[in-house]
Amino acid sequence: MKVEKPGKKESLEPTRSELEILQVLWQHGPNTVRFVNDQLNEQKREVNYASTLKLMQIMVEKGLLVRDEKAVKHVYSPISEENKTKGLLLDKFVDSLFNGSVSSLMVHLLDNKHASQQELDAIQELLKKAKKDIK
Amino acid sequence: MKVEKPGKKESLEPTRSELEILQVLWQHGPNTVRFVNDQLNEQKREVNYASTLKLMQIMVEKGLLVRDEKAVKHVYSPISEENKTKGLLLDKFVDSLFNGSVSSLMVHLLDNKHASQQELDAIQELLKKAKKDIK
DNA sequence: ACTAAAGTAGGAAATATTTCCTAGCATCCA
DNA sequence: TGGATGCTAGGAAATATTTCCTACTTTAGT
Repeated sequence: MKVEKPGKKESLEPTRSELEILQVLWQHGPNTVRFVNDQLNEQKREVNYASTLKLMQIMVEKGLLVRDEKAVKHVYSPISEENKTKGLLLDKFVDSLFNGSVSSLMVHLLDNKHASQQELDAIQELLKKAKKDIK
Repeated sequence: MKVEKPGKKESLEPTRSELEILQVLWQHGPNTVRFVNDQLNEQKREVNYASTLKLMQIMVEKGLLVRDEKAVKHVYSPISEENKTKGLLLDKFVDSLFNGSVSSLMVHLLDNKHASQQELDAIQELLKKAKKDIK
């Protein structure tokens, strides 16, 4: 598979670890390695500071993050806005697992997630709006 | 990160390449390495036969596939049924990117996928059913 | 001022995943 | 029968990703 390697063909596709870091930055805004590392340890799993640092450096090289070095404590920010990245990942996920079929995904989603009444209502509203937008 | 490595903590979580193989088997049913390899080359990307074979052997070891060796041409089947695996992956995806919020996912889905009128109708039906099931 | 703690960095090392190579066996056809 | 083709296998090698180690600088506290 010289031509297209998973996670390599689309060089902007974050690895699993990178995605975890992006999530912290999406949630809390631009931040230092220390902060991200602490959050990961709190919310996800045990991660060594130097590991987090290294990953974030690589993400800068890959064009996923940008680093502000004005202070001694460097502040990292995602380059691409959250919605864009999530959209890309969602696209890929639906294409990958459901052949691009939104309704096919919905079948599984409603089956497995046991969405609450509130969520179903909210989704219904979204649907109405989407249908209106099409017309 | 000694405790939980991406793709390792949940040993049943297929890697990207493995998922491609699973998809072929879901789509066409139990099959030989040759068949899977041809399909991958047709639909996805250039993959060397021996690479596909190796991956499928590993998937057997990981408990993702089972192999019927009665004939010279071994036939591989997924162990876990399609819906279960997709459900797991979907769960993880929604939790991972959308903090488990189905409606949050829907916002992006409807934004990005530009679902057709037909699909929106179909989703609406699914929604009705889901709401009925809750009551 | 000194020391401990905290921040950054490069790169080696480890681990995970995939590709490639070689070899043996089975099948098919001239 | 012999050769070509196809199937399987083990494991080395390559590649991707992550962890770890060491070192330097800065900051903070006594």
